[in-house]
Amino acid sequence: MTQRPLATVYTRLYDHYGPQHWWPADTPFEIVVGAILTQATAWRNVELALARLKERGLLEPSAMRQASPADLEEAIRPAGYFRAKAQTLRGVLALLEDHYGGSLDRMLQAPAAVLREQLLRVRGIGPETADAILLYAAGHPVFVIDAYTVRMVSRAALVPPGELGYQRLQEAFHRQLPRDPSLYGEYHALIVALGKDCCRKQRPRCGACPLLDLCAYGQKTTSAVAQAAGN
DNA sequence: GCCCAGGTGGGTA
DNA sequence: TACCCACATGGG
Repeated sequence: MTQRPLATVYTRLYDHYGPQHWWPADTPFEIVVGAILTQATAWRNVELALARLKERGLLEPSAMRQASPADLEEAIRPAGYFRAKAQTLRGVLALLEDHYGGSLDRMLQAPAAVLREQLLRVRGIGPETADAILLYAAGHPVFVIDAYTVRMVSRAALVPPGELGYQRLQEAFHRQLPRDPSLYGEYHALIVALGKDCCRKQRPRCGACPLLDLCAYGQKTTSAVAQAAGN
């Protein structure tokens, strides 16, 4: 193992999967909304919800703010947890209104540490969602840790067991990689690609897979992993 | 029918 | 701190 195993793994993933072109969205607001809707939810279902928001003209801050709670819930229903997520979306709109005069641009230009604290105070936004918004919508060099990341890192023993909590693991990525938002964005997307691709049940092709040592085969895939990532 | 998906927050011991 | 559980929909 090299001195910067997380950097080595990035190269291997990039060589294998190529660029992922994340975050898939037309506007920064769509990134913010998508980051909330995708919590514990397949992206396919998020796309359904985003399409419904677009159809209804609700995929911009002012329109979403004016929508009734029931209409907002109905629009995002396919993404699951729709009542909780609608409340979270309204929480972000309130933050936008209260601190940035309703201007998303101004919010995204705020210092990363300030915005992160403000986002974490919104009910329904935890460290992963806050960091996804900071990275992909605001362009801050903040690494996003998700369940796939914890699974890969623990499976391949890329950091000591005591560093699997969200903050410690994030620090390890920050330490071992150049402080570059595009790199962080690509890396997180590649980890998700690996997580979706790799086997949970052993399949014939697994033996030949060059990424076998990173794959989550044999690991629990449920909230136990996510919990391990909790602070 | 069962398991899982790009989490979060609240409760209990 | 360490687990549990609710939250909800849609696809394999």
